[in-house]
Amino acid sequence: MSKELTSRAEDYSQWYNELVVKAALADHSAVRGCMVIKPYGYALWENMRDQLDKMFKETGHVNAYFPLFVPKSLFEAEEKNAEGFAKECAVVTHYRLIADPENKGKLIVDPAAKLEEELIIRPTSEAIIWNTYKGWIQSYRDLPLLINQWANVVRWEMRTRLFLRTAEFLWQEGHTAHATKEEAVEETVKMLNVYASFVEEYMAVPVIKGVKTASERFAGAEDTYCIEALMQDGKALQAGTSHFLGQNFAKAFDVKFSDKNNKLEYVWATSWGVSTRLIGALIMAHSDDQGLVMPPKIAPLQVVIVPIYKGEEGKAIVDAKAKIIIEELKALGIRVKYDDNDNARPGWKFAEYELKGVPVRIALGQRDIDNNVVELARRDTKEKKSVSIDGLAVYVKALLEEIQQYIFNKALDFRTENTRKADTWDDFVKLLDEKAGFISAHWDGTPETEEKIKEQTKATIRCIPLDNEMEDGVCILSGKPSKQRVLFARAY
RNA sequence: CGGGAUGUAGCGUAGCCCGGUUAUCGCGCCUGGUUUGGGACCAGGAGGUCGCAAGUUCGAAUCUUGCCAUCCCGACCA
Repeated sequence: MSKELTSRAEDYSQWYNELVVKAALADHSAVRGCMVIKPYGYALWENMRDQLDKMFKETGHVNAYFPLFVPKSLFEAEEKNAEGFAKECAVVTHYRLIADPENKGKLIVDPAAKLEEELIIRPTSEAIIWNTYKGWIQSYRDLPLLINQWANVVRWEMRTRLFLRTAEFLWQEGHTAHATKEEAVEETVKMLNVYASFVEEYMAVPVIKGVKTASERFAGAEDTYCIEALMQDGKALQAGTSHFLGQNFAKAFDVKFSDKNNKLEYVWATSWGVSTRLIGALIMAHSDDQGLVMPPKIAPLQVVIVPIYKGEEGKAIVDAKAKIIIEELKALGIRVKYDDNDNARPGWKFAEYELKGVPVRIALGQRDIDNNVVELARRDTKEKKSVSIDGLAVYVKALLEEIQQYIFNKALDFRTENTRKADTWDDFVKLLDEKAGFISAHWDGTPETEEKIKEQTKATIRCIPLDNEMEDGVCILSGKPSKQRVLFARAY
């Protein structure tokens, strides 16, 4: 089997597609745009999910589960939200199949089983959740309501790519209700910060926190906050969003509460989500021409041990030594695999675990045992060295932290090198074509100019960074005055 | 959804234009043996609805039509 990857320089897109499949993260399925997440990919998602779930709970949220189907009448209640998602909805119209009278062994949709009201397969769950919240909220004492759900959603995308944009994907969606606007805005920002720390600390992907412009905003939101990451090909990827929904959904679903003065008020809402798309971000931010590079904190496997031996007796000696090392590693909470599969030789295994991005590889043979060492290889730097078996687990524990930091720093350096300022239209166009990356530039604040820039360059405003410094300038396209720079990029 | 390309064993492929016996080769897989410090070697073996369906024909991987899926470009995508 050919495991040779197309290089990033040769064809970045093909490199990504091959890598996802060859590293056994996911596969295409029989259904257009839908993927099968394979055990290795799912283990990664589980690690991400577990950590996020912990962080949600630490910030006071609880999990619940709402239905996959949304009755059309509920779906259309919040007009902007419905309009925004309408053209990518899968719709259930019937509930039964019958034998095809003209074609033995085949089934047809039973025309008699047509639903009175169509069911929309959720592209997002605001509608069904706010319809439910109506029954849960009467008093200010019921607030805040802080709920998250882990679910799948379906968006009928025309052009799909594994993890980055699939027709069905896994995600979490938080939906909260608050008594005041201030509290809801605070929640929106709080969850954006949770996302940013998760992505930076666990996935080792640096992100820019910002606010979307009106035209890039979530359908039905008053404000959309986002984290934006830069991929190795210089394109930006929206890695997570947190929305301040105002009272839009409360009004659409008539969710009111009595405040302390017995006055009826509409509640204030937020919603926030990250998806399996984060896996795409992880791959494209760190991996190289040899394969994946997994950040240790969420890597399904942190250490792999490859035994090297001659004959059965030789193997028994190596096995015994490996067993001790494995126990020590496990005692420190390190996820380790001992690959003593006799069908594959060491060289093959080395290449295989590089493809899969396992952060640390330990080779152990008689030669090492004689010297009381192992050969230890880092996936991120490909550096190999001999390390004493005494205190190995402690060494590896520290090394995993070092690797985590190294990967993050590397991605951060890349982003810094590929974030540039443009002060004129010519500079802007030149930078986009030559180097891609983020471009910080002045914009006059109008959707018209934003649209023109997009049409002419395919670059969009990724966000208005939250930590922006105020600075007087003129819009690169219209020449009108501007108070601050915004971040442009071509995006996934 | 529009334009282009592709689909032959688990993977990569030859054959297709110009229809004709048992569909080519490599990797992988199985059995036995020798091996094991960067993708091992020898011998033997198994594995195919040629994407799916209809049509043309004495005969279809090959020609025609429809459908499905994937990739690229575009439109679309909070």
